[in-house]
Amino acid sequence: MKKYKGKKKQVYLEEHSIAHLFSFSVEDFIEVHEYQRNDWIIQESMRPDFLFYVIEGKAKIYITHQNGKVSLINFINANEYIGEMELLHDVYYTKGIQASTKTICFALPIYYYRKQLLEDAKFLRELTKFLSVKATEMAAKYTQSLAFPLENRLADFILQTADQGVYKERHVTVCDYLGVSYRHLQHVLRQFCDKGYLNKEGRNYQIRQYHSLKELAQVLHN
Amino acid sequence: MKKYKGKKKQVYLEEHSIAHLFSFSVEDFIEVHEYQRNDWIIQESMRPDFLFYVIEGKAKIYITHQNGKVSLINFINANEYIGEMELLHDVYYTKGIQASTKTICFALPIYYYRKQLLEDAKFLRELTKFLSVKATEMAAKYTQSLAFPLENRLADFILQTADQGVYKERHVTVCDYLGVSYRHLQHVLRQFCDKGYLNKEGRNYQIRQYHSLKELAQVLHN
DNA sequence: CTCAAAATAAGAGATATCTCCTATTATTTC
DNA sequence: GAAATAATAGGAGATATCTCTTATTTTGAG
Repeated sequence: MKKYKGKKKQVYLEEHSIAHLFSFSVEDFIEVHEYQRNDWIIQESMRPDFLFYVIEGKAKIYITHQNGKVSLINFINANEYIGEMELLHDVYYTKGIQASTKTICFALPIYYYRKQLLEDAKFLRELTKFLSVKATEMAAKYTQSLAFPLENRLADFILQTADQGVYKERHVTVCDYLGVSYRHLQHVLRQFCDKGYLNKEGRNYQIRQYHSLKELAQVLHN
Repeated sequence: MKKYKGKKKQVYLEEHSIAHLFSFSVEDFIEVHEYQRNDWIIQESMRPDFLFYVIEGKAKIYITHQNGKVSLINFINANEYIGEMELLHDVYYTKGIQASTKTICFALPIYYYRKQLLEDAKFLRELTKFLSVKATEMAAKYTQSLAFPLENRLADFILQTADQGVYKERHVTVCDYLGVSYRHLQHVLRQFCDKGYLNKEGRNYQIRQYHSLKELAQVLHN
């Protein structure tokens, strides 16, 4: 992890101003952090000292279960908060947050800002919306995972993450995210290829029958 | 559904005052609603006109999937909000909310109060906490459902809901909640009886080996 | 550039969970 | 209080998903 200082810091603060998120100034103690791919922004079970706001990059929220299984709870993208649970709650089991690309965050020291933040309607309004979306998304994922087999959920995931008709997520990540074994993921991907929905090209998969995947994915959504 | 008026309404408003949740008065347009067991407080996909705050009773949040499966997303208890998603978002797929016991709610007409509510730090702070807990709970349930078989999740549920050592939830409800088939739930309950963890008494189950269930449940939690 | 670690690939067999079916017993409703 | 509806009970067979294993390929650190 690197902390930006001086000129570089100023440039970031100006070009990605977050002043509109608060009704008071957070400039005094704000830091700008840069994390490399695979760096841990927050380690599991270690309470962070900052409320982070992601400016660039992408990160993953992980939890490790007692049976050794690891779940990728969700992805975090630019313009999202990290550490807001700890800001709000004194008692909270902190999840691990790992950068999956180079990630730049603003970091507000909780120690200095907590009190003010919790009294700021502007900040709270946006955080409320952010959390309500999270809660809704998690509820949707939860019920979908119980109501539909991998076939449907994977089709949805492929369509969501494919870039110009090519799906290229890493299997290990996808297993943790969709909560299935590596072996089973392979099995269903193979089926998609056999049925002609996808075409395997090395590590990537070219989408061949968009409509078939769409059909499988559609039943997840209301 | 009944609306309380006059004296009865006044008594409720006084005995269960929610003035501390807001920094302005919501008395002018507030209503007091009573729902019977099995009444729908909100119908799925029908946007409600009120933000509800539950005073007494218990309700269930349902969603119906396109394949006909029904998921019981969560329970709602006293001192929780209903309809907060619709307050926050103009576009939202409304879930069904059904009273599972006689339920009394305060109902704030969104039309009148929305603007003020979204500017009230006191209200927003508590709502933020409420939603953060929801999001965390849903994330936990989601990852647990993927990482552990029914055996563990059911043990946890039994311990959470048993009353004086007796488990007496309806199977149909539990299936929807834990996202498994009726048949499978029966199967695992039977196993618990065969192993001596539970003893079936008519429709109820007496807990016989608390520690065995505890052991199964414990692995879910960090 | 090299070696260790991680990711991919796939077979084989186990098991968790589902679907479909048929009875029996409670609960509601008119 | 009888008839309709919902809940419970369980058999039988299917399938979605997991675990374990072994081999090959790719990636990352020094």
